[in-house]
Amino acid sequence: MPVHNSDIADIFSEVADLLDIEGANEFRVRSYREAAQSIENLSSNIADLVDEDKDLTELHGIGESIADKIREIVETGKLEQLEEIKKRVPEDLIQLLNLSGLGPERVKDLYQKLSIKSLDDLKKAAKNEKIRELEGFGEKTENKIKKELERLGGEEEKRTKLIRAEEYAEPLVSYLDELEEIKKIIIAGSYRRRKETVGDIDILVTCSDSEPVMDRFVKYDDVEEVISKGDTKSSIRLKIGLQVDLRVVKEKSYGSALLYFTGSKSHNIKLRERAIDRDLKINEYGVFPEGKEKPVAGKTEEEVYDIVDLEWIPPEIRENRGEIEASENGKLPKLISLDDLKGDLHCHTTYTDGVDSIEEMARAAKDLGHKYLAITDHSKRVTVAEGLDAKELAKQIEEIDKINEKLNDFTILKGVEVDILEDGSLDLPDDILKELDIRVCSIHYKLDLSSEKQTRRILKAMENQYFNIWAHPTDREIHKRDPIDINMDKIMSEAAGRNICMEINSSPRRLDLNDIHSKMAKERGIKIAISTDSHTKDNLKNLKYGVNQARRGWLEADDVINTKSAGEIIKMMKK
DNA sequence: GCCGTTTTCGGCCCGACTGTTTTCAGTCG
Repeated sequence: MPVHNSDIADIFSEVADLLDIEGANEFRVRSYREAAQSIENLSSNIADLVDEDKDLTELHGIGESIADKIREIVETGKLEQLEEIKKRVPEDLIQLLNLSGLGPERVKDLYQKLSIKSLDDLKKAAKNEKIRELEGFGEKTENKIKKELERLGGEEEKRTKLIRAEEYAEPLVSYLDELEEIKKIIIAGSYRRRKETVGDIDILVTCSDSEPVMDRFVKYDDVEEVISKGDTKSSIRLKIGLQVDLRVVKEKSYGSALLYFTGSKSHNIKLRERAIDRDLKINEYGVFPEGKEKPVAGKTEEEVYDIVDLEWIPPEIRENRGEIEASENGKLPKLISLDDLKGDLHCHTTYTDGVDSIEEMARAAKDLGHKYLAITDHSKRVTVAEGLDAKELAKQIEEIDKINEKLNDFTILKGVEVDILEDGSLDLPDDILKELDIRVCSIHYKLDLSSEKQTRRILKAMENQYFNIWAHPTDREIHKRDPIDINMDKIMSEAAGRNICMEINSSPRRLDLNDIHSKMAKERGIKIAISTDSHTKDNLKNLKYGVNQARRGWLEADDVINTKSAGEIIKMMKK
C-alpha cells in the first residue's frame, strides 16, 4: 500500500494537534504543522523520494527529526510517536478543535478538569451546565459551545467551492458598496487567490467612517449570526453557513492590509521574516522601521513588496511554493490570462450527453470570441451518455465538415473523448481515431483500481499513438469523489516523453488537474489544455475557472496549447 | 522541531475581538 503525501501530512497534523492539546512547546507544534503543509504542497511523491534515498532535509520545514519520521511512515505505514501520544491524549479531542472558539488550551482544560474525551462527552457536559463552572469559562462560552455543537452536528466543516462563494460574496459586496462612506471595497483571502474552495470570505474596505459600514454589514438580510463586531473588524455567518469577515483600514494602509488579508498565511509569514531581516516590521497597517511609528510603505502592495526587495507577486501564486524566491530572482512567471486562450478543446453535443447541437455549440463558442472548438463526444463504453461507436463518429465527422463550410473565421475541430478501458486499450479502433483532429482520452469506469493497476492502465493507453490529451486526469470531484490512486510522477514522465498533453478541466466541480499537479506538469515540460468539458452552451463560459487553476499552477501562455491557432493544434496532435 | 551573509543557540509573524476578568488569556485569521 503506497503512502501518499496527504497521508503523511495528516499524521503530522494529528501529531501537532495532539501535542498542542497536551501543552507542548508551541514552536515545536508549529514545526509539525509546517512540515505537514510543506508535504501537502509538494509536487513530487515523497514516498518516491524516500525510495530514491533523497535528502529530505532539503525540503523546507523538514529537519533531521521529521525526515526520520517520514522514512518511518513510508516504511511501516505509521508513526510510533503518534501511537505513543495517543496513549496520553485521546485522539477524539482533535474533533473538539473544529468548534469555533475552542482551541488547544480550552480543550486541554475540558479534558483534564471534566474528563471530556469526545464530542459526545462535551455535549453532555454542556447540557448539564458543567462547563460554565470551569475557571476561565462562563455561561456565554458554554452557550457558544452548545450552538457550535448543533451547527456542526459532528460533521466536519467543508470549505465552499469558489463558484458558490462568488454567488454569495458578490451581492454582499454590492449591498455594502451602496454606502457613500465606502471608498474602496475588495474581496481578499483565498477568494482573491482564486483557490478552488474558500473557507470564508474576507472583505476589505477603506471608508470615511467605519461605523455605518459595520452597522450595515451586520444587518445584511442573509446573516444567520453576528460572530463579532468592532470598529475595524466584524464577522458574520451567512445562512448557508459561510463566514464573512469585514476589515476596515485607512487609505494609507490599503496595500499592506490587502496583502495581509489576501494571504496565504505562510506567504505572509515569509514576507514578515524577510522584513525582520531588514530591521522592518510588516503588519496590516504598513511597513515600519524598528521602533518607529511612521510607516515607510503600505499604500499599495507593490510598495510593500518593493521595500523587501521583491517584485509584486500575483495573488494566485502566493502559497509559499517558491514564489518569493522566484520574485527575488526576477523569475516570476508571466501568468496566463483568459484572453490568451483562442479556443476550447473538450465539449459534448446532442450526439451523446450534451444538450446543444454541434452548430449551436460552435456558434456559442464563436460568440465568446473563440476561434475554434473541439467537439469531443463520448465513446461507446460510456453507455450512460450513449457514447459513439466508430460508425456514429464517422457520421459526426461528416456533419462537422459541412458545418465548418458555413462558418467564417471559426473552426470546429473533429475530436472524441475516448474511454481508456480497464486493460489500457482505447475504446475505439485506430482507423477511426486517425480520421480525427484531436483525441481526448479519459477514464470513466473502474476508478477504484489499485495504484499499481491504475498506473499500468494509463501507461499502456499512452502507448497508443492517438493518445493526445489526458482529460480530467485524476477523476476527482471536489467534495464528492477522491482522485484515483496513481503514480503521477511515473505517468507524467511517460507523458512528457511522448508529447502527450494534460487537461485542466474547467468544470467547477472537477478542476482537474489541480494547482499542484499543474505546476508539476509544467516543471516536467508537459503542455496543458485548458478545456471546459461543456455539456451545454452555457458551460463554455467556465473556461475562466480553468484559467484560475492554471494561474495557481504557475502556467504561462506558452505552457497551454489552446493559446495556439487551430492549425497549429492540428499539427501538434499528429505524431 | 526548524533554521542560520552577523547565529549550531536562541530565536521563532502580528494584531483584533471576546469573555472572563479587573489587566489579560485564548482564539482566530
